[in-house]
Amino acid sequence: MPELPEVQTIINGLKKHVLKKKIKQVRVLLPKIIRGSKNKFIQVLKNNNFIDINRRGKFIIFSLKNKQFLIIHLRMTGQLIYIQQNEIIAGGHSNQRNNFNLPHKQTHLIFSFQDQSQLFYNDQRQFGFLEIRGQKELKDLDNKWGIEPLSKKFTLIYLKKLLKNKRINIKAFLLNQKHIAGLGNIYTDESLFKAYILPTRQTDSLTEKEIKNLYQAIKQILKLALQYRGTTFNNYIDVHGRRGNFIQKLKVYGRENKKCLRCRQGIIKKIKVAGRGTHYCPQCQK
DNA sequence: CTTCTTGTTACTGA
DNA sequence: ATCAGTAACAAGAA
Repeated sequence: MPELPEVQTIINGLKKHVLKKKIKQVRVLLPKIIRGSKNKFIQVLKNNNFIDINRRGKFIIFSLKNKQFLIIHLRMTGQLIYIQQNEIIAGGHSNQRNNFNLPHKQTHLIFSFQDQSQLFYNDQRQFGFLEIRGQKELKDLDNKWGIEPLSKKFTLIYLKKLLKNKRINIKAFLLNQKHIAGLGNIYTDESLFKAYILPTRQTDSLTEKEIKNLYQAIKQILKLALQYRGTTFNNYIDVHGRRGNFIQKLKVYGRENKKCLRCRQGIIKKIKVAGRGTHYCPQCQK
């Protein structure tokens, strides 16, 4: 499940390889993953090139010529894999399974560049999408989502303001992209654990101290996860098919029924909060 | 066979 | 107006 650190890791990889390369061909194998007109999609991208690549929440935004933008959301199982011309090896590398045997049955779109390199969009569950937007529609998207948690604008005061007058459980608050953009199920659980806060707590019950802890936890967890190139739990891999390493650092996510690594007393519980599997330590989260 | 999984939207009911 | 809960989307794992 790509969240902010995974999406950013993918973007960092893409920027090293696909910028300014002429797109010679766009093959759409599964039309429904294109939002809007498929013809327009291909027409805009063909012979165009990626001038820049940025992130907004969990969205990847490719800047194209003439103030057009390619928006990609990976949702849960989307992958972008970059393959150089001579990298596709018959038979594939056995330890990487399908990833270097592309395209495979989950490949829904292929960009081919002038230098023979290719970018594959794979998506097991087909929930992700690609879309062409102009500047105004890009602005609409930008306005729709909450603050970037790693930006300078995201201050403690800002978080306090967001929480004020809200009566909702803190997990649902953090998952809502309209408040803070980029957190998903893994990093909300990890952030709340780090801040010693139960996911079921109501936002208006949090003390000043707890909000400060949460603020710092979100920033620290996201930065560390970025350093570790994200978390691979099931499906996530970067543009080279490499797994993220933050799984070593997870303290609660996926650790149900195991002993808490922090207090060494509690047994990590898994419950449903805001419709999502939620992990916490009943001993040290209050 | 059933149940669960995740990101997001849409809907219902309180 | 707000919030909780759930279904939907699809495919695979357990």
